[in-house]
Amino acid sequence: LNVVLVAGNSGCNQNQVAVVVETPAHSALAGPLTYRHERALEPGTLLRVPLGRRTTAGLSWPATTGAPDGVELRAVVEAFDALPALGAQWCALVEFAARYYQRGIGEVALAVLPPELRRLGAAQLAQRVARLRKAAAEAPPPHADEPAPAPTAAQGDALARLAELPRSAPALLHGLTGSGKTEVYLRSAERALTAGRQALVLVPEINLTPQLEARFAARFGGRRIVSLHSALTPAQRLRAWLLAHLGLADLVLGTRLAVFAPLPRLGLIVVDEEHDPSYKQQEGARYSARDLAVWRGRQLGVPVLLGSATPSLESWQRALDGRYAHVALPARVGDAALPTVRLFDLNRLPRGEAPALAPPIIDAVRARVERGEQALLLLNRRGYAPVLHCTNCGWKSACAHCSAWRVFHKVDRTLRCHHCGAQQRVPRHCPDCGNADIAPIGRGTERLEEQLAALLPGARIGRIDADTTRRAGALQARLAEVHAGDIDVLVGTQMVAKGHDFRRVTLVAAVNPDSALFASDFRAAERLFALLMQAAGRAGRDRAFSASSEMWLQTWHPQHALFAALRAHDYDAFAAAQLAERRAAGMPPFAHLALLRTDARSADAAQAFLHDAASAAATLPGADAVMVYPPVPLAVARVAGIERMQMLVESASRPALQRLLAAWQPALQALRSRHRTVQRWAIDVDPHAI
DNA sequence: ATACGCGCTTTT
DNA sequence: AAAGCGCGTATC
Repeated sequence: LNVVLVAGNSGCNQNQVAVVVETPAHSALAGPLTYRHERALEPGTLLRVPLGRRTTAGLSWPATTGAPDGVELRAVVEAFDALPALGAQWCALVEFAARYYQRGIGEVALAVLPPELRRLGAAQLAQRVARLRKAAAEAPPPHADEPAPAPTAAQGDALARLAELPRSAPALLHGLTGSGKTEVYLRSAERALTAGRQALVLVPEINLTPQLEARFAARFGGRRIVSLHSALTPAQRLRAWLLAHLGLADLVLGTRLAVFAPLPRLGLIVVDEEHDPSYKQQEGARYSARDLAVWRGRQLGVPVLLGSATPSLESWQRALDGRYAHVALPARVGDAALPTVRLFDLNRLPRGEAPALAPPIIDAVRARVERGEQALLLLNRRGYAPVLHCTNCGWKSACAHCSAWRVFHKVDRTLRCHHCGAQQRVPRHCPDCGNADIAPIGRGTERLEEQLAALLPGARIGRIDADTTRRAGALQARLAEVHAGDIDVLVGTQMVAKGHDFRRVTLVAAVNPDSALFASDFRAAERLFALLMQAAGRAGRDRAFSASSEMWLQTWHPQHALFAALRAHDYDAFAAAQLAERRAAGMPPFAHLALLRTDARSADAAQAFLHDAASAAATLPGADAVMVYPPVPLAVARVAGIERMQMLVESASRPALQRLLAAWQPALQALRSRHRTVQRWAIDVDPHAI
C-alpha cells in the first residue's frame, strides 16, 4: 500500500502519498513524487497536485520509494473521490508498459486516460458517474442473447481446445478469412459474460471492421457494448471509458488504446488480426497493444485469444515453441473454395510501355462485369502518378522540404508531398528549363481508375483511398455503394483489403505487389504476404460465387517463393522459410531490437548525437550482450526540413536489452547539453520497421 | 514540460 | 534603466 503514517506531525494525521504526474519521458521526474494528504488513498486515485508554481493532474500510485530527505512535502489539492480508483493491477500494467517502452510512468498513465477526464471538475465528474450508474440501474436486465448458430465441427473442436487450456496460456487462433474465427470469439465472449465477467475485444482499426462490431452487437443485443477508439468525440470517449471502468459495460470493442481500459471484471481478451501493424503505437510511448494484452492476460490469469489468418512471426514462433496454444480453423465455413491464385509474368509483355493491367487480367475483370460480379483492384499508391518529370532537362517534382517526390493529383491539378503535406499547383512548364512537355511517371489509384474507365466502357468504377474517404462518413458511403452492387470494379489502397465482407467480389488483383517485395525492411515480405492473403480473403465469400473466384498478381518476379506459398495458400511454408531467414540473420523473433531515433536540423548533428550515444552505451555494464549498429538515415531522411536518423540496438536476450536501455537513459540525458541542435530523441522498443 | 532566475543583450 | 532573450535548473 502507498500509505505511511508520518509520526509526530503535531497530532494531525498526515499520510504520505506517492503520485505520478505527466512529466516527459526522460526527465528526473519520471518516477512517483511524494505528497501529503489527510487520509490514505487507493492506488490510481485521480488527483490535482501542486508542482512548482502550477497545479497539475496526477494519480496516486503504489509507493516505490519515499520522498528524498529535506524536502518539504506539499499537500494534495484535490482528490476526485467520485471516480473509483483505478487499482493496483491497472497501475502495474501502466508501470510495466512505461518501464518496458522506456517512458515516464506518469506520462503513460495520464496519456491513456480519456483527455476529457482531466478537463472536468470534481462536481461534473461526480455527476457523470452518478448519471451512468442511475441509467444502468434503470435499464432492463440483460436478456437471453440472440441464439448462436450451431458451431461447425472445426469451431466445436477449437472451442473445446480453448476450454481445456490453463487460464494463463495465450491461444493463437489460426484460421483463414471466412473460417469462422468471429464465431469462436463470440462463443468465448459468451462464456466470459455468462460467468459475470467483462470481455475486451481489440481490433486494428475500428472503421475498417464494421462487420465485427455488428456481429457482436447482434449476438449480445441485451448487453451493454461500448466502442473505445480515438475517433470518438471527447465526451463519447469519456462515457465509454467510464462504463468500462464502472463495470457497467460487459463488452469493450476497441483499438490499441483500449488495452489500457480499466475493467474491474475482465474475463477475456481477444486480439483480432493480431499481426496487424496498427497495434503498434507509433509516437509517444511506442507500445504494442497485442503484447500488452498478453501481459495483462497473464497478470490477471485471464485467457487471451490472438486471431489471424497470417500470424505475426513472433506469435507463430511462440506457438511452435509451445508457449502459445495453437488452435487452428483449417477450412472456410461450408468449405467455400479459396480463390485460385494466378500470376502474370510481366516479362512476357513486349518491350515498351506496359499497360495498366496485363491482358488476361483485363479479360478477367471484364468477365466479372459482364456476369454482374465485382472485381477489386489493389494498388498501394494514391494520387495519379508518384512523380512528374521533364522529358527535356530531367527535372522531377521534388519536395522542397523532404527527401521525397511530390505526388501528382490530377483531380485538383496539384503536386502534393505525402510526408509534410505541402502542396502546389501543377506547373504548366518545367520550372527549370521552361519546356512544356512534363509527364507523369508511374501509376497511382487515380490513374488506374482512369485507365480502367477507358478499357471497360460502361463499367461502374469506384475508388477508395485516403483521398476519396477524407470527409466523415465518406468511407461508409463508398462501402455501401459496393455492397448495394452500384459499383462493378473497385480500385483501392490497402484499406480495402481489410475485413470487409464484399459478397459479390470474385476477383482480386494486386497491380503492383513488387514494390513491397524488395523493400529494405526485414518485415516487408511478412507484411506483403499478410496483405495478399487478406486481400485474397475478399474474394468468393459468398458460396454462390466462390467456385469462380480468382486472385491475380502481375509481377516481374513470378519465381519468388512468396508467390509460390501464396498460390498454395500455405502460410506454414511461408512462415517456415521466413523463420529460417530470420534465424540466420539474427532478426526477430530470434533477436530483440530497439531503435534510438533522433531528429535534428542537420544530418551531421543527428549523426554526432547518435555516435556519442553509441560510445556511452559501450561503457555501460552488460554492453557486451548488446550490439549497437552504426547510425543510418531513415528511408525518407528529411521530412519538413528535419533530418531523421536512427541507430539499431540488438541483443539475443530481451532482459539484456532491457537492462542496457534502462542504464542508457541517464547517459542520453547527459548528452543533451553537448548536442543542443538535436531536437528530439526517442527509443522505440520492438520497432515494427527498421 | 514549465516556470523561473541569471547574466547578457538591445531598446527607450 | 527597462525590457528582451538564450540557457541552466528545479519541480515531491
